[in-house]
Amino acid sequence: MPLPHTEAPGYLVSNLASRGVRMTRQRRAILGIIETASHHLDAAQILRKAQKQEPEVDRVTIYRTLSLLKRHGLIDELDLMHLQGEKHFYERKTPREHVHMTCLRCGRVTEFESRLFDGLKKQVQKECRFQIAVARMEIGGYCSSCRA
Amino acid sequence: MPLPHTEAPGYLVSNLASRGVRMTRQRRAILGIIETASHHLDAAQILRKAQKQEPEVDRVTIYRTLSLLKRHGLIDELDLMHLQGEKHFYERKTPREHVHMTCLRCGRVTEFESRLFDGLKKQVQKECRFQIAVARMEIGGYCSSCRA
DNA sequence: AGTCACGATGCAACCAGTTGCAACAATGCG
DNA sequence: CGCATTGTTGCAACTGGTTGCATCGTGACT
Ligand SMILES: [Mn+2]
Ligand SMILES: [Mn+2]
Ligand SMILES: [Zn+2]
Ligand SMILES: [Zn+2]
Repeated sequence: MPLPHTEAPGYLVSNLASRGVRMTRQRRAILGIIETASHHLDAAQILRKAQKQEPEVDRVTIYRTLSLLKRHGLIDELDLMHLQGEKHFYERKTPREHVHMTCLRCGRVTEFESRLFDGLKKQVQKECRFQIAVARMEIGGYCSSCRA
Repeated sequence: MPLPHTEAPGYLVSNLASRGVRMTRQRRAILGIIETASHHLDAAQILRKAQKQEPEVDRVTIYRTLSLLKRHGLIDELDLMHLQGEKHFYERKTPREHVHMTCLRCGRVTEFESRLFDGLKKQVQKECRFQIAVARMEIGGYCSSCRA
């Protein structure tokens, strides 16, 4: 699950600041973590990392920052098949949208880009007259090394 | 969000029974509710309905029955964009797989069947050598009556 | 730099979902 | 039809996420 570092550093901070969102120490820390993350992180992981920088951050602030980012369409939220409890995972939104596959045996998460995914979105926009803000496709099953 | 009643009544009970799963009063009630539901239900709604039939059912039993059904691939779990909290919604799995669109303004949920969805699944199976057990596509945005 | 308004934070109380465990009951067998 | 086995249930304790509220601090304007 490699997330390429395509964006300029601090782009989440600048993006939000340019929309008039206030920047606090806590937010800067959280945004930095999400921006430079190399895998899909859950809220607890983000909290732990944030507290290394800003020991006073509360988990409430993590959740509130995550919904801020969701509201602004800057991150995607994933279930990854809720393989370990109900928690959700987060990744910054990139121009390359992709499908997530989670192996129900080994837990490995793989990403896959497809024309058909974009095509399906276009079809929904057109045929259902539905204006898409977020689209998420998640698959559970067995990866090539795990299936019998 | 109309769910057609295609299956024979009691098919969840028979299906599970034939796999050697024990049938209890509580389960019978819960399965009946899911089977005859006309919309996507969340755990709390299922609990309330079940308690009308079997006042003693505990919410734990609802959650355990839901994971049983998920394990056996008999229901699908949906986020519906987590529009109201973190809760999940459930629907019985039908032969007609569909995409779910949730309007972020009015909350309306619509379903859409598409060849491209099946095509995308086939592509994943083939190109990624990934054996699919569950596939879920969820879209958030603005329905035709809500967009400006 | 000093003031201010209002958005953001932390805390505590709350609610939804999970897990451990002892009591219970569905099913199969004598 | 009663008995034993073993899976299922309800309860209580717990964990993860949310909400209300008083306090705090950012960023705008002087
Ligand atoms: Mn979810
Ligand atoms: Mn549906
Ligand atoms: Zn695997
Ligand atoms: Zn709408």
